Amino acid sequence: MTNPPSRPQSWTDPDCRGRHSARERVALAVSICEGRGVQMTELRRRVLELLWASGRPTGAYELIEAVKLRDSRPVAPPTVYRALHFLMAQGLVSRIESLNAYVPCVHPERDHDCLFFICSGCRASVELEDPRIKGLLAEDAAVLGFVATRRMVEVQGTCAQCAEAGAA
Amino acid sequence: MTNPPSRPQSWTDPDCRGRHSARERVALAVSICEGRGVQMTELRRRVLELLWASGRPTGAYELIEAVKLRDSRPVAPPTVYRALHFLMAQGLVSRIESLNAYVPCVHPERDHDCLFFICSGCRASVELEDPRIKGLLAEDAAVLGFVATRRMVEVQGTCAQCAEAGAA
DNA sequence: AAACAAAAAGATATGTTATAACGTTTCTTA
DNA sequence: TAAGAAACGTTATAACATATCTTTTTGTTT
Repeated sequence: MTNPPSRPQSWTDPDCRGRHSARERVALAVSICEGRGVQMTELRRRVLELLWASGRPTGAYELIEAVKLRDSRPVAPPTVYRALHFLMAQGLVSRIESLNAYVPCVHPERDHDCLFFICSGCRASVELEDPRIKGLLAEDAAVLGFVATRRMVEVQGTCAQCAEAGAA
Repeated sequence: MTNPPSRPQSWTDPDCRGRHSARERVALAVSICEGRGVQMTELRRRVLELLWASGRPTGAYELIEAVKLRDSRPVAPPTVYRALHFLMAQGLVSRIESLNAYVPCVHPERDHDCLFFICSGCRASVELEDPRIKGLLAEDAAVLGFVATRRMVEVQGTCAQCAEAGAA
């Protein structure tokens, strides 16, 4: 799980002035779990920490390697997948379908539908909320008589920095 | 590649009155390829036909089995994947990321961004266009200075028929 | 038609992502 | 402390996708 070149971590919500330190976000996740009476175990916290540390969408097998490195012990795929399922169920992590990769949620305390902008250059992603899109999807669903349970909106392209740098 | 229970094929664009017969759609695809000077080979046409015949999003390995059955000969994964890549490049097929599956495009003659509603009950999908969503995504991208190249919008849930039938 | 080049397809192996199935540990609580 | 639940470990395998190299087909040029 190599880190990206030194540039701001790009899943910072542009609406947010403050940076979200990994420590701060993990602490928030812990308190959310306490409030819900669910267990933020050592492994689950480790996976969440590693996702925050990674700085970009991270695959499950990268996380397996990262846990091995960090804790000097082997971890099998189901172990990490279970942790990811838990974190997703708690709204602390999202899966990016088009990358088969996982990102920590910037605002787990808000109930939100994520919208991801994914840069092909630096491989970072930006998480956004846009209630208008949720509204249009609800409208279209209503026309079809479709009851929506999960929305995935992922836009691939080139972020401002990479565009400026002339990268792909 | 078992067909779904007898119900209308659900990727019919609701804006369209007419049904899209597989024959008609494949013929359209052939003429599009002719017009572009690219080769709609036997294999590529077969894969497209099978996708239309399937009636729901279909995995690459299901297609491999289907080609074997139909043509009584073994087909290796790269063969089918190459055909799928070609068909996607020509806008004749779309990939549904959240299912790792492929669907034929209802309106390959129009340049469109697809929006998929995917039923967890019958596993069918409905393809829709909504330029307003494309517009909002463009707006959000502009705010980020992000240059979009591909948009994926996938909504999972329950279609009208399955909801009525009380299915999941 | 022969030679050539380019495109497509075949064949083998392997890489990548995810889960099934079953056993063990740990913690709670009655 | 026995029973039960939740988390985690372990092994195997399923499901999805591509790299690489070879052969065949097809279209073009001489």
